[in-house]
Amino acid sequence: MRYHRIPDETIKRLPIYLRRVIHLSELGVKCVSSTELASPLGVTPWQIRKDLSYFGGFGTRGVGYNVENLVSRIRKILKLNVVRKAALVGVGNLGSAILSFPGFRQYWLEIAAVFDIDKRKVGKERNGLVVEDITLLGTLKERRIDMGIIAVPGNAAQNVADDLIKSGVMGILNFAPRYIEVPKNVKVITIDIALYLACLPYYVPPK
Amino acid sequence: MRYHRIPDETIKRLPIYLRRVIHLSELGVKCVSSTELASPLGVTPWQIRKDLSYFGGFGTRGVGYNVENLVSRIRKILKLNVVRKAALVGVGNLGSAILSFPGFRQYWLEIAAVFDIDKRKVGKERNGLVVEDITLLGTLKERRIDMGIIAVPGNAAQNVADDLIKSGVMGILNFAPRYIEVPKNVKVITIDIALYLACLPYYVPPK
DNA sequence: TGGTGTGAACGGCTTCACAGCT
DNA sequence: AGCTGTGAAGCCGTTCACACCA
Repeated sequence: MRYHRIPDETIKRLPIYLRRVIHLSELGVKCVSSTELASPLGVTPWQIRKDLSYFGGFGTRGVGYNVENLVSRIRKILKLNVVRKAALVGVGNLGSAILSFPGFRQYWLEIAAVFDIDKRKVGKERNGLVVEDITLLGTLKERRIDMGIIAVPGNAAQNVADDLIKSGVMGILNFAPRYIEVPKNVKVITIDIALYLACLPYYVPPK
Repeated sequence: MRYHRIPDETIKRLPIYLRRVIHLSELGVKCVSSTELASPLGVTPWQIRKDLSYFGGFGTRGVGYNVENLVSRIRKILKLNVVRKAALVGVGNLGSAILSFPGFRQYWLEIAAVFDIDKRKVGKERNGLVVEDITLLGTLKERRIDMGIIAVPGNAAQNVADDLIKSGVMGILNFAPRYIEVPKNVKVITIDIALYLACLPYYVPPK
């Protein structure tokens, strides 16, 4: 199993497991079985075992998984074992919300710079960071920031993405409601919020 | 093909197509081929044709799809052909951002009520809506609001979901970083933002 | 006995090739 | 000739059953 291609779906689930084992670790739990791990997450035990087995199983048969070990192994797999820095572009309503988001810290993710095109916002402080002019995106490389978060209007998204990539960014989290074209060595994950809400009525027939 | 089970993935893509054809319709475009429709969306033409064929093809061979027809057919499939109302629970940073989100309107989605537990926010106006006390969730049924958006801290999410369901809500968009347990006739879509950013480093090896 | 690790079966979605209509 | 509609093939991911080990 060790030399298999790893499903993207597995990668998506790893942060869920990681969050849970970090929590268990903080509670002082030493050992956990796949069943105990799975049930509060809405995942099946065999799914977890399969996911972990792609990276070479690291549980103990008859016992379960060592919690501390799981934390560090999953961190390493996801490359979250060092602080990872991202730049946020766009400090509108959504950008501000993301900036004040507490959920990144546990993953050692840090928003290390904020940019906006609006001169009235530039220079102002937000969550301990000074908003920079968007023309300064080129400084990201020397600051070793290699991920970008796009929270600008749809029509600006592709330009921002291009600029981010020019500055050495290799991974983009895109909240703009657009498909973004990038070289294939760059990874884009798009979260198009309206799309999710628009699916819901299909499953909820109106009365 | 008409009596097939429809893939969830197809449903997820329909709002993307819908947004595009609404836009084309506004531009006055009358007819579009699957190739023209696909390319700006990062989707393949045969994917679009397959998706649409699940509902009984409604294009014209040798020509393409009538734009107006596509708009109304997709609206009908997604049950977005009447205004659909949702209640937002939690007016923190993220809740406020969602409330001021312009992207829902084109789908005829309306946030028709806002709730919070914080007495200091209750009674204040936000985006044309007065924030209501969360104990008033029970009034949703008589107001014919059948979808809920959860933007509260993780530890409150399950309770809010339970209350929403008690009030007749059948579909939930959940932004809280939790798995939410619901009866199986209720649909939950969870958008756990931190999870997406946490995946990114895997694809972006640190230098 | 109890819980992990994994090949194999299964199912669902995507891709393809081409038939069918205009 | 051109573009849609669709069975079939192929691929990917999940589920299962059971071998394996503490």
